[in-house]
Amino acid sequence: MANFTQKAIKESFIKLLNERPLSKISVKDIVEDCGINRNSFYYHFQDIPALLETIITEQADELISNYPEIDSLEKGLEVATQFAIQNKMAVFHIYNSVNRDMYEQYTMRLCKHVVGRYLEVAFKDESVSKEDKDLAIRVVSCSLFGLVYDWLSSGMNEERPADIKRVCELCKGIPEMIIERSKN
Amino acid sequence: MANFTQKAIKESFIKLLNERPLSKISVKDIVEDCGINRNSFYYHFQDIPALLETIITEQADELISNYPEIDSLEKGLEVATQFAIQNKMAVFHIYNSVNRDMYEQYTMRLCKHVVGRYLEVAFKDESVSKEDKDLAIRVVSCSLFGLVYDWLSSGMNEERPADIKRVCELCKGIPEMIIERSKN
DNA sequence: AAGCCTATGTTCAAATTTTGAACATGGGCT
DNA sequence: AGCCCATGTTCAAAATTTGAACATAGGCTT
Repeated sequence: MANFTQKAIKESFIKLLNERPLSKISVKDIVEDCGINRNSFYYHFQDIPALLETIITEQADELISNYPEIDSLEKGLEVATQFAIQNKMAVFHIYNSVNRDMYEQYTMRLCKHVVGRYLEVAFKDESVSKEDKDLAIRVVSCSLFGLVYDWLSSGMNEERPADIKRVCELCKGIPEMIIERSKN
Repeated sequence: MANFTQKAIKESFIKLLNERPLSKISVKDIVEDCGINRNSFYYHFQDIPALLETIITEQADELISNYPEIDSLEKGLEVATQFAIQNKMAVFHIYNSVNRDMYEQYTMRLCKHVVGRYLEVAFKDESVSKEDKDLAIRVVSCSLFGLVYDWLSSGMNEERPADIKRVCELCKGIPEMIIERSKN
């Protein structure tokens, strides 16, 4: 099926979110913006938080499935930050709302995925225990998450934070470090 | 109601029309492009010619209702040619199809409207017979139409034809001419 | 603090739209 | 002549949208 209505709801919501805070957006606003009945909204989504979660989850899925090349950590971040910058005000309003938790979970999930994919390759030919792999994923993804968190809370400078490159370098060092350690 | 499906059908159709000739576009192509059931197409439109006519008619209506300022003949043409240029290949494919007639009728209708609105103002304070007004509309709109026709059949040069300005000047002279004539 | 206003969610049945399947037709191609 | 494929049509089932009504709760005003 095509589900144009769901799509329209999401688009209206993001549009409004680029205009004003989450707390200032009602179901009525959304349905009026896309010209549908209020019940049609409730048919597709339980409420606004559910809509938001759907959008964020789908966005994460899309980023993950489109995640282009396994060997480029920067590329993954690039794609993710691109969306955030394009919808800067929306992200800002989500981030500065009661739903910050959810957004953080999404960010963390994304980080873990990107990092996991990357480390999978880095560890490919090495015999590293599952524990060490998980540790590496946690360490690297948390440092990435921290970076993004900082970027968001400090106002989302348009420039892709210069740190990112440095942190990526750091990330690349971690697998080697762990491999080395597991040999001893 | 919102009618997202109709909108999607039209968008897909125009998209395809920008890619290839009308004769190479099937109902199947359209429904596959927007991911709906074939019957949903037939629910909304009788067939492809009907769809085309709807699009052209609506486009004309929209141009007419958005027609910004009555006193600017150039502005009206500007808006009209803008759409044509934006959808250059689509217009080209429509124009070079069995449906050329329809498109010409649309063009003529648009010309008459724009000219009519313009002359309405030009004749506002003058006592000119209805016959003379109609004559003026016909003369001016036909010359505009001829201009557009020529523009289309000669390949739709991106530049707004330089003639347009000259023809507009000519058009502006006509009301005066007629007013003058009706005084004698 | 009471009353008012508005958004929220829910429920329901009716209306509309979408879908899948089947069928007959006709044009184009080999 | 026979085949393939797109076209239109029909039909009933499924999904979606709509309008109306209702109870609730929070915010605001007086």
